[in-house]
Amino acid sequence: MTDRDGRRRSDCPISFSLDIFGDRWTLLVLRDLLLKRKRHFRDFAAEEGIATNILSDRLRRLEAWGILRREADPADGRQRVYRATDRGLRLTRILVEIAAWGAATDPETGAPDGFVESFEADREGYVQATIDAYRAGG
Amino acid sequence: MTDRDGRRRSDCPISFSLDIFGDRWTLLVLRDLLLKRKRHFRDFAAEEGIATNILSDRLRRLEAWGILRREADPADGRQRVYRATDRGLRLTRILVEIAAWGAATDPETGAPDGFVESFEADREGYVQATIDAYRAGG
DNA sequence: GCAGGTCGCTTGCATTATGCAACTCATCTT
DNA sequence: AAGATGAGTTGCATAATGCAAGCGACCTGC
Repeated sequence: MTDRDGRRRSDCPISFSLDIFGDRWTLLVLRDLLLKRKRHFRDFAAEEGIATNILSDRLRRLEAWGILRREADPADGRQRVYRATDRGLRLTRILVEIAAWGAATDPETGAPDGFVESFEADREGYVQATIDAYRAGG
Repeated sequence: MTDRDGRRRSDCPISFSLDIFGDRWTLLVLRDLLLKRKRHFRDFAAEEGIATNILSDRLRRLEAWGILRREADPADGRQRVYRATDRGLRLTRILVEIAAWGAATDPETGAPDGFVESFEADREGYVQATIDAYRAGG
């Protein structure tokens, strides 16, 4: 993340990216958003024990960075709906690459059988299909 | 990272990966290792103000995870040489994807002109060339 | 061969972030 | 109207990080 004044640490694009999602939780929130298609606060909160104060903070930051949008749920006034922006959807590729590395590195992870092979056989197709599925699941 | 007992947080491959490099510094160390071709402690330490105690800890963890190797420098007994393993080299793709997202998201970053375009035109070639260059630069 | 510098760390302590449990407040459901 | 539910916030304990200083092994120049 940026320092307390919001200044970036350097002009490196990797450093810039990590100022946004280089922490223990943000990418897990994005995984839930983009890959698991979660959209309500309680769904994110149910994942792997992220504390609600941290989740609240991360969602706020991601909204501030234009990676997701928080909207009122017309069906239920208590609920908010979190949806990825285009900028956020462009993180899909990073997430699946991280998943593929993890699955390839440790076969004990719960990735579906053959995930690494099929992903590596057609990265572009896999990423595009994931993004399309997100957009379709409106 | 894993919890204090070294147990993983879940069986998700993304969570597994983030247990290894999901923190503020590890990916920057890997950027220096894989993309900037740094190999000595002092070179990493010079980057963006990482504290030496943190750097020492991250290098130790990365070695424990089999992502890099620490070897004695035959030319100078004080120095250690840090080199990526094959497992570490497979992180190259993630790093350049993160760089591309950062550069595409914020044009203010110091990425070379045309980096995003040329990378997106031939991801495979770019990644492979980067890995080959690392291996060649023995 | 020894004085001084370099290198790769470690240590101690202040500051910051995270984790946990409890609590609030608006809205929905019956 | 009386719960229940959803989305957070608050307060405090614990853990991670940041900073400055120090330390021992090793090299370099004289």
